[in-house]
Amino acid sequence: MQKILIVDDDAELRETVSILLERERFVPIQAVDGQSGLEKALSIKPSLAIVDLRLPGMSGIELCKQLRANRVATPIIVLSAVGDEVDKVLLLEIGADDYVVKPFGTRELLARIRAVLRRSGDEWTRSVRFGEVEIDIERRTVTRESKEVKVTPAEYNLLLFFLQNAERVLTRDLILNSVWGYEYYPNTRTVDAHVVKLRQKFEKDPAIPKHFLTIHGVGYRFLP
Amino acid sequence: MQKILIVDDDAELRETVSILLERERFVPIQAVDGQSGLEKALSIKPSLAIVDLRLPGMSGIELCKQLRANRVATPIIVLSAVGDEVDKVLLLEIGADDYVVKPFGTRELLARIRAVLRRSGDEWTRSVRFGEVEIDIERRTVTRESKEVKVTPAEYNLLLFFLQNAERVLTRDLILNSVWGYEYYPNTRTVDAHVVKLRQKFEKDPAIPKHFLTIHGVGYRFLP
DNA sequence: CAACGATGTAAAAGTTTTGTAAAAGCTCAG
DNA sequence: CTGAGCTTTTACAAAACTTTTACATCGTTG
Repeated sequence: MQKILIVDDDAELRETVSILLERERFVPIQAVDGQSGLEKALSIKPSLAIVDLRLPGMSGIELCKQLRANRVATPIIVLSAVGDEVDKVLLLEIGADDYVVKPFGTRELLARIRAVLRRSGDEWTRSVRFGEVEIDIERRTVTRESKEVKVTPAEYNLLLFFLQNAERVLTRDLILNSVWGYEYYPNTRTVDAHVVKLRQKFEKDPAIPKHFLTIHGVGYRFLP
Repeated sequence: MQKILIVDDDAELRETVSILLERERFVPIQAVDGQSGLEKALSIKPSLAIVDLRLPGMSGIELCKQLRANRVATPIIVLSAVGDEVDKVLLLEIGADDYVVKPFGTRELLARIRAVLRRSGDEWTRSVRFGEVEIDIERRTVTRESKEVKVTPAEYNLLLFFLQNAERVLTRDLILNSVWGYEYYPNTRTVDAHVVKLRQKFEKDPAIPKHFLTIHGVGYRFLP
């Protein structure tokens, strides 16, 4: 779930962008001014912040500086009005990752968002967690209650696929296609066998799974 | 069943487009002006809206804004006359997904429709609701008063079939053919057994059903 | 209003799917 | 070539689901 913070005093713009983001399966979070934007950024830890340069109270520039001062690495896209003298060097200095001039097309904004998220790698791609389990993606290690758990390649891939598709019901075929690849067709029971392994390693009581749920007649569903 | 709303004051154009859509297995719904367009969009929840920019009363732009203000994410294709100064940025800003200049070829319109539907993933096919019950099709989950309800495959399929054929009187044979398939013939009482289950799970008082009605001597009828 | 077919419904019977351990098959370093 | 460590398949028990059954009720009709 990628949360995106929008800091702008223009309610209509916030709403437009929110709807756009929702449609693209992001979770929009709105803030009216710099102060509340900063607070929300610190508490909610969004994957990305979209910040208007002109804000009542704390300016966008000030907000960026504050974020960086608080060691928040959330990537930032700055919005600026047409007339504004945008000093690119300044923007990059304060830690903005990109900027978009208003009025902008939704496609353009989306493209920038995607580009920035991809570049920054997003915390998601560095580590993920659910319950007592933490997956360090860079180091390719999994820990449970701070103790490292050995996972085989197949288990690791399947686990990551579940994480990336949390909440959704996944059929065995979909899982096989996505995790094992399109050409290779093991028996669908292979998936079951690996789910059993994941449960044994990551469920408190593997007999009563809380994370790796069976949807009878359909497939599996992962809940964080 | 993909419903497409056409909002235009030109009756001939509405009719032409409707025939085109019907031929392609869409279900066209017509509206003469912005006001009725808005109402129909809100009540019928089409998969796509085709909106003329120039409309008597509420303009197309106003209609789009109203839709977005009502958090309706239905994708919109805007129609504009040749002479119109079309501000692309404005269109995309108000949430239009594409625009077509009149006069247009049917192939072009169809291609745009398909493209937009594909992009948007069709919001309305992602989740459906009736009363306190919400079905999330992507997640294949059913919730009632925000609590998840477990449904078996047969129940889920039957429920979806009822939703897709709301209001209609459905014979047991039709239901069996549609939900169970043409080759397989269980006893028609099977349908009754499953309707009982649906009532138990989704009716306030299963003894006095409000949604899953019996039409004595004929079959069943679902009301949202 | 009696009689008969249609429906509601719980529970039995039957079927399919899943859990799971263990066997069989692979792969690759040594 | 060999064995350790994975992956995949297999087999059977257990769980979940579907269908049928049986009987109580309901609705319709003469």
